[in-house]
Amino acid sequence: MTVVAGGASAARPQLIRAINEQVLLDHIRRSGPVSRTELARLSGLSKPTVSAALSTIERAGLVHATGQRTGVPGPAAQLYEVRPEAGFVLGLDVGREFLRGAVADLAGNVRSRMNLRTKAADATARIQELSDLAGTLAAEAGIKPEQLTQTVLGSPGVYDARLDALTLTGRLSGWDSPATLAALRDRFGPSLIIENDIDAAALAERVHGHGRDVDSFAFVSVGTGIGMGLVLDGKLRHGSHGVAGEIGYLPFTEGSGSDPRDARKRGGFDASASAAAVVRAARRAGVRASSAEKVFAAAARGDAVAAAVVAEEALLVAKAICTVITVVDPELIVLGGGIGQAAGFLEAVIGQLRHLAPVLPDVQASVLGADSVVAGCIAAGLDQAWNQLVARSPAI
Amino acid sequence: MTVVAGGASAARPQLIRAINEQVLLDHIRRSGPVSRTELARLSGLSKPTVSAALSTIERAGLVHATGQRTGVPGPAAQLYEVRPEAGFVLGLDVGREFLRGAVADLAGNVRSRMNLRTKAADATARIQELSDLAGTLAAEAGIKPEQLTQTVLGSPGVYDARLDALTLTGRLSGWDSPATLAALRDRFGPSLIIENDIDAAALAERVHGHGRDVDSFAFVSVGTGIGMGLVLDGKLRHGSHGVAGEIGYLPFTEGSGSDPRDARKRGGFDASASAAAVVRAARRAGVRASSAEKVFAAAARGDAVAAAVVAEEALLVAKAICTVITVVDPELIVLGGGIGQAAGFLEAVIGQLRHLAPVLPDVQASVLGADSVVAGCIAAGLDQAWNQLVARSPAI
DNA sequence: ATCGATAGGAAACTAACTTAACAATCACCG
DNA sequence: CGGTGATTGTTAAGTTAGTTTCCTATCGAT
Repeated sequence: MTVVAGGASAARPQLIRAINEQVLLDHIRRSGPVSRTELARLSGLSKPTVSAALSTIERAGLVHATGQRTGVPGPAAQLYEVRPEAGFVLGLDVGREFLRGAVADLAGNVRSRMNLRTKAADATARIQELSDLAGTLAAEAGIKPEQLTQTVLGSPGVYDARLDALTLTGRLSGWDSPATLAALRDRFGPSLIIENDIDAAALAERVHGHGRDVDSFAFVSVGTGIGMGLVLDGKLRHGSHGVAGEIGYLPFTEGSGSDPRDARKRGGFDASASAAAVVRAARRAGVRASSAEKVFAAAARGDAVAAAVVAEEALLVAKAICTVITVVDPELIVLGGGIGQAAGFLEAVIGQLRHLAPVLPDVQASVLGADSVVAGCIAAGLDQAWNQLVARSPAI
Repeated sequence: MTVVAGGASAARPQLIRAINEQVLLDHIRRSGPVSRTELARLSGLSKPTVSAALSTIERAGLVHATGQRTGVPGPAAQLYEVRPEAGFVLGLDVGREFLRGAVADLAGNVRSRMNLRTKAADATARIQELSDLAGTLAAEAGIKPEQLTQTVLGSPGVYDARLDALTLTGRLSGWDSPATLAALRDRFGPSLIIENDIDAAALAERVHGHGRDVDSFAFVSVGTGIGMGLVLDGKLRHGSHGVAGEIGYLPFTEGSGSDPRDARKRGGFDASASAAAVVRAARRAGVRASSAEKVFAAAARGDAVAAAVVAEEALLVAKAICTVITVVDPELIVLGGGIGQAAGFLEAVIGQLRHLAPVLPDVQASVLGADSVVAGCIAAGLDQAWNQLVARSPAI
């Protein structure tokens, strides 16, 4: 977490206190239960300063004393930790087939989690299902819905400020209407944040996956749809219109499975390389397969024609990654999605990339599962909730 | 300019002073001669604080009293301004045909400027020419070479930390040898910064061109070579390996002028869309032209075949820009370079972009000329010199 | 020539942090 | 089983900053 003393504005002594309280909170969040003296060591601040700042944030309800550590010479050290009940975060993931969700406390512990297959046919029914899911999750977590300080919804599409609606929502019918967004806001209140689902997965990757140790990476997801989440300098980049990472719109049209109608609706690269395009390419090549999964399985069994289709897909994905490298040159590329995480696909992509890209960054396949969007939403919500609480805390 | 109180490190009261001194310097740089009272108004600090901080930076030699303002009731106000002689910046631009350079003082006034056609055949001779140019520029500026606090060289290629050399230097023979970099460092001293030439042009665009009012834009240069400078959140992005913006390596190979040898050496898109590729495409189409300029001129005169070649080039460039939009979604795209700034080309590109990109950002043609690389180097050098001086000033 | 506005500084006070010293506590060892 | 030494957290004094309030000197305008 970075503390920025805004643009060209002058600083008061109070700023020091604000920064130091954030630093201490950060250390407590990361290191779990710690004593004042340890905090002094970690932060470099003096013991009296740590005591003073800590008592402020304790009074604000963000941390609390939680036990003593003995075993070493000297008095038992009083340990402090984040007060988990200071806030709760709801993370939701709305997809075409599944709804997923979880509730976590401020310490990041998941209190309840649930996935369900959607039966909704339109946006209204979908919102009702989300609403019911939220209620169930809160109840299971043992809290009242009002205690949710932050709700983050991972959804296909991006927010368009001009229309005040989601756009590019892909296969989710009715989801791009302004009424849908209004209904969501109405139901989930002002704390609702809507994050692109793949961006949320990238955040999960940043917190729990390969992105942990680097501060700039691209999460490239290839599956039913295609997209990317871009983390630069540790921060998710949405772009000026929210479309950063919409690599489905890369102007590639050469794939043999490309469908011109798809190209108009979801972008050239999506039409050439999504799961549906793999199936189309396979059929054109004479492989009978009802899903991309089966094409990959056939290739793995040694079907030469299917293998050629897979190789072609790997080349397309390598080209997309090459594009990302030439534009922003991230430290790491994480491949995700049904196709991206398929066995052997990573190696095939790297093999192609070697011939295309000016440099070869670290490329890894994601190890996170289907819950990653929810996990990313929770992570985003926790950060947001922390900022809210810290900003609201009286000393600052 | 943004003041960042670094990552997870604690703050001391001295930080306040450091921030405020920077804020004051910033205001003085921007507003020219100002009085203490005006600074207090501008910064929001109290008069005593402004006086105290100002006397520190005056003692450090960064600003000086420069006159009085009368005409209003009350005592004459003592005005302060940046002390131009507190530092001098040398900006250099090394290209295959031309060397350009300028010397500016800390206030940003250009004290000397010179362009010359290079006669050098190899790297050693080129460095000698640069060295001579630097000497001449310093003499013309009326300063000794030791007074140059910062030197910035705009050069093709990017720095590769693994090799400790420049790479991807394109058409500049011998320029990618470690010995070249060592010789440059030896000649220009530790203050030397080497910036990719197109990145430098992007910086010029940020300071003097269309990028002034936005904080994220891409400068796309299409000419003899192809490249991009990416400014996100007001800062130039080099990428993890320095190759951010090397869009010559975009994996496009469809252009009719594409040359497979070039594709290996300088990337697929460069081979398809650089000036040389335009000439190749024109010849293949039956237009006799010795340069891209002449192809564009023929198209402007109404030659239908040349016009088709130009239209094809516009489509390629639009695809590259579409790529940039889908990856980072900047607020603005600035088109530069011999082809990018050609009459009517901007409109042709926008026309194509409309059909490709998920959103259409502001797209403009650069209005800066050949000196933009030097201007960008000067701008980068001034910022760097300021940071150095401020960091070195005793109070911080 | 006087009035009122303005520049700049001085004194007193508030907000933070640091160092140094100290009291209290606990493990460990002879 | 009591002394020794390490360790925790606090108190007191001093330093660095910034603010508010008041004051004096100055200059244009009436």
